[in-house]
Amino acid sequence: MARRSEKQDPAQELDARKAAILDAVVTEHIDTAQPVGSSSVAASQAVGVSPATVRSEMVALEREGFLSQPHTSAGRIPTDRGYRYFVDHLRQGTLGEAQQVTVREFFNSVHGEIEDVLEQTSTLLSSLTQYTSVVVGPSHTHATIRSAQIVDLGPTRALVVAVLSDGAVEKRTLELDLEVSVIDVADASSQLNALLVGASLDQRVELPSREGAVAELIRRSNAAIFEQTTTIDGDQVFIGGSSRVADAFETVDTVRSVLGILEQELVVVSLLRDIMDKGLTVSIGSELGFESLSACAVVVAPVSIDGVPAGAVGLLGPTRMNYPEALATAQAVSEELAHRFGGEEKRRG
Amino acid sequence: MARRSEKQDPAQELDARKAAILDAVVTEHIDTAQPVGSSSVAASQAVGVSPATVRSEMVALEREGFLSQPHTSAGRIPTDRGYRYFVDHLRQGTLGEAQQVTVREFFNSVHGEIEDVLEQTSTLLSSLTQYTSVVVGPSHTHATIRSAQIVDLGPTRALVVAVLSDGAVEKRTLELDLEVSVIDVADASSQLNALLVGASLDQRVELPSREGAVAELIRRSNAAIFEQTTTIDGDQVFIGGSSRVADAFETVDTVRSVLGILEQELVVVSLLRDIMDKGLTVSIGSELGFESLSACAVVVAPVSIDGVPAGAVGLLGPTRMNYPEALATAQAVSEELAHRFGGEEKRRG
DNA sequence: GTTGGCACTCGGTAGAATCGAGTGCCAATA
DNA sequence: TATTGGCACTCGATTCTACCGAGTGCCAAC
Repeated sequence: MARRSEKQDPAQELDARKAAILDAVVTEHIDTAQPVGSSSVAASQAVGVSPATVRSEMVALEREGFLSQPHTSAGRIPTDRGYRYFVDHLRQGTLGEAQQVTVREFFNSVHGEIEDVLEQTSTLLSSLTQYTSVVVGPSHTHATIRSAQIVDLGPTRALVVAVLSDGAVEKRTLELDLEVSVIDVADASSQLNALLVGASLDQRVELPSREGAVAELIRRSNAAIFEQTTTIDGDQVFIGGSSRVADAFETVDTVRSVLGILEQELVVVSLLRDIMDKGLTVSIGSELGFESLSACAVVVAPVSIDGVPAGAVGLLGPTRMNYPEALATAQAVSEELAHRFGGEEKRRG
Repeated sequence: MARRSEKQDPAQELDARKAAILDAVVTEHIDTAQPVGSSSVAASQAVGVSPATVRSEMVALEREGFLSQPHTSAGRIPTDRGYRYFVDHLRQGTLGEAQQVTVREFFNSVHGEIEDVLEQTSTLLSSLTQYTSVVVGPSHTHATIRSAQIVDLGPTRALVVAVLSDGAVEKRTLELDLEVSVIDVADASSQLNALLVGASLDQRVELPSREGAVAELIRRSNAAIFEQTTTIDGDQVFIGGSSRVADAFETVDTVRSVLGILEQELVVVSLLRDIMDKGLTVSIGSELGFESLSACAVVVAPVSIDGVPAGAVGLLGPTRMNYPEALATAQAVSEELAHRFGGEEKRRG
């Protein structure tokens, strides 16, 4: 019946008319949240055929998996695949004038610790888009150690503190098996500092192999610092506007399960880290790989420093989210963030 | 018509039968979430009168503001005032055996940084009770400074880092007006450390009044540390199980507004700080002072160190929350936390 | 290939009937 | 005089029906 196989070819291109119809359905559904009927599609400028024709095309689009019908006598809604096609064929939009100004003003006026900047950025993202936002701070892989010290906290307890070139401070408590004197701690601290200052976190520092309590303390401190700075759960994650999850979905059940995922910061981070290497990306419904997120879409823009993705900003909304706006916002904000951090890197040499 | 004024006396005591009826209504409503009728109250052991009698008492209780009727032909539900009476006359319950074990095991096995402990505690609280939990970390007011240093981050930038006796590390970036040499920074750092080590955060340290870049750097660093450690937004707040908000309320609207409050950590902290000075406390609906929280109740147990409330644990649920369980859990956990921190204080001297 | 026409489907809404939990009132009662 | 059983009444919830209309699939005509 068909001239060529149209079934589920993953890289399938649609002819112009089908594409226009799909586009119209997606656009209107995003706007109204209602199933879209053939007549309103036919009314759209870009299509220019009668409802009957639209209907027959819709049947095809449904067969090919781009659209679905909630029930027999209803209009169509896009499937994940439909959204996917829509997103893949979106031409790059730009952020609205007002939003651009807001973003620029924000980054001109925001100041303080990295953490504060990132946290406020997540709030900005969320208030710009009305979606929940996720900001993952830059990892420390390219940072160097500016200072390392061991602070005595009691007879069998010490705190290792490292200051990194990106302004981050990492700490780790050490529980010691046997008592170490205050003098030994001070000794170990200055030796550790001498060994580590200037060291990059990319590679471990070779320690001179020596015996004794002080050397042991140095060894453990060194290990603690590297462990602390390189484990994924040391990452900074900021979630903004989680209350907007309640706006995005109809049922309390969906809200609960989405919030449940957001609670697990580790999951969120690894999700974003997985996606962000691909550049500015959209993940839709089942593509996310979480049952609980099947009603969601996520827009992720990596924050690249010196061309390497180091952090990311993300927007989480319903699959019928406003992709053009979300993409433009995420990209604009990620660029500003990259600019700020890149700039700092340079300034700090 | 009444023998004595029964209207809205704030400290009003109810006679035994009214109290028993109110108690039965609250208990059953908490259990079923449904309006409670006279017959099921009459069936309760503690009452022992006919439904007709219960009804006439209920009319009185409603007139006095303890109960209300959703509509004419429905049972009664407690008002905030009804819950208040219930809570005020609750005799101290104890935690279930299983929960006690869970709590004890948790505190025996948990380790690591304070922040991690507090965060995991909030998860524990939430999974024990099925309510959203809030944990506010101990303030630093009684801590002393163990180490203070200034780390050079670039020509016009320095980072002040202070390690406190409670294991916390506070930092603050300084933007400098003019360039300061690496040597000056090192000089300032060691002077600052000498001045501040051992200092308590209760009171500011007197600085010798001197002139020059180094002295200025020391002054600013000192100010930064005290500001950082004493402002309320430096407090650590951990919220656990925010997804459970979605279970606690019927409507998405309520869920959204409650989440909206939880997002504002500053609001949450000041709310808890206000309440916690009163000891183990319940705040119900309008008592919380937030329109958005009028459907909520909060149980707060202060975490006292040396008799002074330093932090707090809280449980947030619907007004029909299980108060006995929530109170017992919050208290048990707060005691364990106090024990741990008190213990650490001692160990650290 | 496109289109207008048309019968058909089916969710949503509105109205009527019914059910029943629970009330308020009152006269009988201990 | 406080308590109680009896009873009429209220009103939300549920069920059923009818019906509307948006939208479809199909088909013959263009």
